[in-house]
Amino acid sequence: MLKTPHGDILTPNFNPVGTQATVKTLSALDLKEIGAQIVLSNTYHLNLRPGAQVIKEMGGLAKFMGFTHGPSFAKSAEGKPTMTDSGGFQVFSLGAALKKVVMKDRQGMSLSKFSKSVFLSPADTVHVLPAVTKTTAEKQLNKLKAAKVHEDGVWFYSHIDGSKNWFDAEVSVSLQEKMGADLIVAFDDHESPLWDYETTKLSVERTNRWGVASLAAQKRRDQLMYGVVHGGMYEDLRKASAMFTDKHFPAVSIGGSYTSKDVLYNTLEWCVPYFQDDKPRHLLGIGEVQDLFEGVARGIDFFDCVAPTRRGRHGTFYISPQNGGSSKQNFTMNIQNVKYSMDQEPIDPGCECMTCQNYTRAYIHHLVKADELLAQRLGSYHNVYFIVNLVKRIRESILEGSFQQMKEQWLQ
RNA sequence: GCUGGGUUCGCAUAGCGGCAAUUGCUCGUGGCUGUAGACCACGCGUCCGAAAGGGCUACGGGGGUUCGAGUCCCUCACCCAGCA
Repeated sequence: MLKTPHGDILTPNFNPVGTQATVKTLSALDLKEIGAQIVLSNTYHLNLRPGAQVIKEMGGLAKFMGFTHGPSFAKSAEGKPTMTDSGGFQVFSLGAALKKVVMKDRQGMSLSKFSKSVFLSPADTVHVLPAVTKTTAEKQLNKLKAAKVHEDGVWFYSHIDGSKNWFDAEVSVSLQEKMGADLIVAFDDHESPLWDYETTKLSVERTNRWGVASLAAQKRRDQLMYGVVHGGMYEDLRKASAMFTDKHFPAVSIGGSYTSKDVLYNTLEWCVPYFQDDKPRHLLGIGEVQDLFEGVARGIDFFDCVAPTRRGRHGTFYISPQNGGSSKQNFTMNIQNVKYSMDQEPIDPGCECMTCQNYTRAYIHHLVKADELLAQRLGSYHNVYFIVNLVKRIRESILEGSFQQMKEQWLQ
């Protein structure tokens, strides 16, 4: 359990991602109904729009988005727990990963996930592989300018209006203090999984410097700051980073982008032993079903991931093992498939979410094909419910001493 | 009836005599891990093949010119517009 100024959070927990102070398609009421204990939002995005000052004036992130105990306008309304990411990830997604290109295998299908992106090197060189084709997305991205990393911060070009913005530890922390989430994240530099050892090492050192600067910039005492472990796929860098992060921060998180599940799980095994028992550990950006089990098994307390909401909007929905879900397809089904056009079952028979209690696969299949907005909402609702409540059940299984059994049931 | 325009992958479109032929939609399938992305990719005449590739058929019907025709000529059918 983690205590925050706005309430206690039972762990392990999945934090839904609400980048722009909204979990896309879901209302704060939905989130409470689903049982979300906390929402993760993003400093970079919120500062571009509507601006940290607006959020401060509106009573802080939780109240701004109506994520409160009881009705938002009640006099006694208190915000529920929130977290903001530092904007460090955007150093990566709008920088090194900006021009990521999808590679094709011989059949023209995408390669398995984790192995299909190329990234800009620090020298701004695109690693173009022979099989790469120029996509419309890439053409559009070429118009955007990549973020430029300097030793003490980053120049971003806004993806909204192209304006140039400076971000560093002080800027990030002061914005996060203004927005007032309970949990905040130190400003970090994100390595590309394709960088070599030396380049990655320089990046980790940057993260360390920015981390110390983030702590130094912190004025409020009521926000818990996570340091971020980096080091890519290199064991000694990860271990040194884990040690450093644990030494300086009251809470620890693991950042990165992983070329395979094995790399991810190895990373956890390298890092977690260096974390003190009483510190919350957050695995940034991760949250597919298998990863939740493997993460908890390796000592992770918090997860966040855009997969439930993005998948929900794109028509892939989580299903339980008894309905055919397996790690092979990340426990998902694609509602767009023709075979569901006359299917009278709910998405995941046995699921108690609003979507599964009220709508058939056939209906949602139709909504998706017809490009109706309700499809995105019903899908997001189900997916977030599925993941949040899966982790809740994991929590309960730990208390009952049956976690290992549950994990085996799901993963085999 | 005359004159002009038109007929190309389910629909809509592109196509100086030289590659089963463009693009959009639909359709089919796959992907998505701290949200740039209500997005992206691939496929879509037919047959064989895992693939590379190969065979067949095809730009309203028929005929002609040409080494070669969706493209030029003649003719028929149908559609649209204007004039009678």
